Amino acid sequence: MKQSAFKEKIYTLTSQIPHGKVATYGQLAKLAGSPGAARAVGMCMKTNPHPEIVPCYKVVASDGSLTGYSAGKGILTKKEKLLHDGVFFVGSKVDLKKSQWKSD
DNA sequence: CCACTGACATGAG
DNA sequence: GCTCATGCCAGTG
Repeated sequence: MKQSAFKEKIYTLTSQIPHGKVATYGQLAKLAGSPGAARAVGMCMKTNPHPEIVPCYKVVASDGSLTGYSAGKGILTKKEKLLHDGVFFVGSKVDLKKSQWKSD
């Protein structure tokens, strides 16, 4: 069963996030063609039908806060995955100034 | 088609 | 700086 175009866009974009980088829900929503649909993006992650090709742990909140992720230790596991991916951290948040994904 | 939900974002207190 | 309240969009029932 094929998901809606919006969801596929989100999954594709998330899978395109380079190593050592992360993206915010709002950013993905904007790239998907619907700026402001951050809520919808979060739902796409929750209903993520392709966890192996969609590194949802690379998606964080606008301020770098890790949200959701009920797997393993939850946020803790998500944080460890990002650190293992080469993402910079500041306390318990992602250092967006260094690790936020940009088209550049 | 209507109502509720959800891993967000932004603003005000 | 933190917490509460409102607005946003798309999906699911």
